[in-house]
Amino acid sequence: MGHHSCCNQQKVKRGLWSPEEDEKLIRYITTHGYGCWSEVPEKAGLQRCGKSCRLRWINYLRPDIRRGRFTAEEEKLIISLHAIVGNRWAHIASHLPGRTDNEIKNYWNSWIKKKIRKPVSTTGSSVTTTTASPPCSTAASDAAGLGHLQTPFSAAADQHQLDTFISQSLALPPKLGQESPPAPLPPHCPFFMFDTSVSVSPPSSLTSPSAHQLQHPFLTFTAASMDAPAYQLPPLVDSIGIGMGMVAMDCGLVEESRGHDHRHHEGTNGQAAAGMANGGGCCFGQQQQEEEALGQDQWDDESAQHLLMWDDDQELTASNLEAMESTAHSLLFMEPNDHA
DNA sequence: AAGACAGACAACCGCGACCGG
DNA sequence: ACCGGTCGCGGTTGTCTGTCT
Repeated sequence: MGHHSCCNQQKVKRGLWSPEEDEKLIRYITTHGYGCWSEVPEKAGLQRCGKSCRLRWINYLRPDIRRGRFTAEEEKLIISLHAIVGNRWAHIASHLPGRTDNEIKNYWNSWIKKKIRKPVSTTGSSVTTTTASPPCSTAASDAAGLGHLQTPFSAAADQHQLDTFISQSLALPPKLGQESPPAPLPPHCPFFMFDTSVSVSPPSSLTSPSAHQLQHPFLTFTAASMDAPAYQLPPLVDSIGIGMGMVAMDCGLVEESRGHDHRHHEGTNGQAAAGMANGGGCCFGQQQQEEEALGQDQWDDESAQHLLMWDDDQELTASNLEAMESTAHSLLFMEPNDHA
């Protein structure tokens, strides 16, 4: 394994940082700023590579670092954000002031480890509280290497859009685990899936989406996508109760993972779809129950074929939906409540 | 008390993106 | 357009510490 170009010097030290090194780095950065990290070690008198200095500063020495246990609010936010953006730790960290991506990543991974070692009991109650257990999707999806697949926002999604989503979502009270019926869907919530096995909508009908908005969530999404001012944001994942169906996802990352990111598991569209439906951010109680009822294999083979997906770089217009229905791959839909 | 084990945390590594020459 | 340097990110590994047996 090679090292980074800036770390090739033999004298570069590795391993834990000593208090003296920390002090040198802090002193240098507080007086000079870091500017170019590759120059920092030399100027600060450290026998470290610039990368190591950067990491140390960002993850440990930065004055605004917040240490200590994650609060329940932070925990909840991490879960929600992870359901939205997947393993984009830096992105998640940007919404948690004082927390680093590394910290969040470690926290999440240790959590996942726990979940793998102690699988959630097989009742729908596994989604009762977010602090005691993340949405059923997360551990399973991460374990399957699919945790990054669930996001209604593409990799190129506007940060502002996501921020807006988050701020709106966080205003909603958590509903998970309540015995009361799930909260009603927002009338124009754009992000839903439908199961084509039970709700076949002739693509030709899509030419006038507004006429179907209230009865077909997909059409709502379509209309919203084509009509920016009418765009409405989805509810917080936590607010989506059992039986709600849910949820939208930009699965461009499926392609991404197949295309060039060898770090992620590969799989067929069907596997990806099944993985997402089972374990993606869209997976809530109903899917878990279904998984238990069907068995993993059955779900993979049978249920996945009813999931419709398309490329997110494919323009979403009424005219190309027909082609999507038969060939597409990358967004998937499911009828709300169908699997309840 | 001592060893085994698990969890938490720190750090490293490889890769992709970006940018300037 | 190409290339090399740099930065940032995510995955992984290593180390420390607390708990259990």
